[in-house]
Amino acid sequence: MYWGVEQEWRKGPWTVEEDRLLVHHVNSHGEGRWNSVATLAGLKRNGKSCRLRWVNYLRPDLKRGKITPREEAVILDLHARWGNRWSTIARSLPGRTDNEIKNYWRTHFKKKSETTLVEPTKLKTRLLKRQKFQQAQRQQLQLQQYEVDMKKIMLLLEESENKVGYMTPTMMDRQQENMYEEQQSSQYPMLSQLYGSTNYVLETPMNEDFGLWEGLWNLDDNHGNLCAAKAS
DNA sequence: AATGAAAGCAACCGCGAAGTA
DNA sequence: ATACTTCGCGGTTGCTTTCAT
Repeated sequence: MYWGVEQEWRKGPWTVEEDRLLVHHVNSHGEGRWNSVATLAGLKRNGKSCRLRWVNYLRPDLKRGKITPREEAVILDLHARWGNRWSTIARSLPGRTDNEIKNYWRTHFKKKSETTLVEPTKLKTRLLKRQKFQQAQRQQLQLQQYEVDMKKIMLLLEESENKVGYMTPTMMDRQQENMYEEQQSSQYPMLSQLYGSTNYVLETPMNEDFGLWEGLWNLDDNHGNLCAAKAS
């Protein structure tokens, strides 16, 4: 081994072949020990790079596609509570990464807080843009509401058709989706305020997660108070 | 159609916490 | 107790794509 010479790691965008090697390695050996991944998987990347690529892009449970209005509302809500604690926020959005949320917030909301420093003409353009964006959001929400309603109707139809003691996989999927929607709405009370006008029908069962959330929020409030006390 | 600006996103960097020998 | 390694986080950079003029 050449102790005096540092290993030259590859940098920049990942190739398809590199992705394939990493996925194959993680699937057969599991996550962790990222520094050894480079040599074991035949990659010329450092551990950090491998971990990042896996966590932010290759993990099978990642949710692809755009951030939904509901997710956006969650981000806003949690960011208001926790600030830039992206990984904490990400834990509340299954399938989304801290990096994704961080990028989203920076591009969509960071600028908004700076608009007070922007000259009027630019501000006008931005306001117009934002109006367009909000209109698109409303349309998307209506579409989503329609889809939710359709799911419920289909579920009821299937239930009445199959008055037997078991559920088909499709029915289970739909029920899980509905449960997820309901869970989300009970976890984030602010969402009901934000989406109240869209006629969301949200049954909100008091599940045990709610208590956990409340505890977490209180914990954070305490943290905030402590910080404020320190600062003063 | 060309071009510059803005937005979006993947990846890198530095730092600190946790784990380990 | 301490030095070293590993991991995870938040901030930042730089490239690509999209949009506006």
